[in-house]
Amino acid sequence: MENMGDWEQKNLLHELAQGRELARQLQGHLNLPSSSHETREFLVTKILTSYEKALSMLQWSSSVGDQPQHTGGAGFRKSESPPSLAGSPRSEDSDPEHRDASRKRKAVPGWTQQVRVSPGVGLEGPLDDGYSWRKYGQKDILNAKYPRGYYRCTHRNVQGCLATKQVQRSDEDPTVFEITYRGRHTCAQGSHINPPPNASPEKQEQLINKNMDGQLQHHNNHQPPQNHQQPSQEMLLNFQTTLKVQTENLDTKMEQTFPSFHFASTSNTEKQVFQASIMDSNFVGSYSPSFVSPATSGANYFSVSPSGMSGFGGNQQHFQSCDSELTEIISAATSATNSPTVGFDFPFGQELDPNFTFDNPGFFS
DNA sequence: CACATTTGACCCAG
DNA sequence: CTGGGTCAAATGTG
Repeated sequence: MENMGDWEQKNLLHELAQGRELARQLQGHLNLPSSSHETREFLVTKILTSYEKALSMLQWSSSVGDQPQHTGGAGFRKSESPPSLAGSPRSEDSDPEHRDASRKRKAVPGWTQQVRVSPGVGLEGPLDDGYSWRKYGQKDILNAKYPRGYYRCTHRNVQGCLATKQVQRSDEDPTVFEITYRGRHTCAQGSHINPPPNASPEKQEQLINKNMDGQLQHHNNHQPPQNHQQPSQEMLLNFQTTLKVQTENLDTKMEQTFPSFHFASTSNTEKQVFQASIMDSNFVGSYSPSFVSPATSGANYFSVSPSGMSGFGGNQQHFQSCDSELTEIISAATSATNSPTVGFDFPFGQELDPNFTFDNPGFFS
């Protein structure tokens, strides 16, 4: 149930409260002539530690990364041949002849985030974002040592969910995975995440490991579909300590991005809404598209093959965004690991706009 | 058997 | 042309 979120929040609150208390103490010490430097420094250290902890607690849960404007802002929306959208993608044109060139390539608006998992720990599948993905390709990238995996939402054909993501492992840092999300989810999934849904991305990870190292083969792909009990809290702790999510922009303009990151970039065409959601699943669940499957009735099976204990891996760091036409919605808990200054004081901690008309993906043309 | 993943071919932008 | 993204047939897996 929701005990999980509560637990985390408690911890977090505790940490913050402690920090506050320490700060107060320090404040007092500042006025006390008798207090020594050491004492003060000690307090400062403690305060910092407290913040550090609190932040990491949030981080493990999610992060943000995004940057609108780049892509020239000139607009990515093309008006060429429409993609497959709602219907079946160029219905199996059994014609080996003219594979109609409708396979246009859309611009790549996307946001990436780097996820780092520390090795050793058995479950390194926190790559999960609460959605179920289906791998549809893998490619070797020039500079990359490891291949890049391409995933798309499992329900693409059913509901026309165009969300996709790419996962690539870092060359030097095998513990780092760069995940690039593209498109929005229009399917219902990350919503009711009480039972931490687990997509399958983690599988991918294992596969990679397997392929690359030839070791590490926990073929625990499928664990009892039920039993989404909560993992021990210790486990969670491990998670937060072992998982580091840091966002970064490909543009290398991090500095730029972060500060301006205040969606100040409100380009006339683009409208963005950021939402800071705490790792509280319930919370997220609330705003999520309670939407009903648009086209086809009834979603598919919902058993998102939870990979067992990773149970609460469901960190809903699903950022959603769309193109200029649509409204970009990015929900993230915290962000920036190193966030130097960053005062991301999201004023909008509330729920998303009720409209949330998940732009039916079907109108791309 | 129904999925999902694998994998080479295909397609497109630069 | 090359690199990168996608498709789809073949193959895996529960």
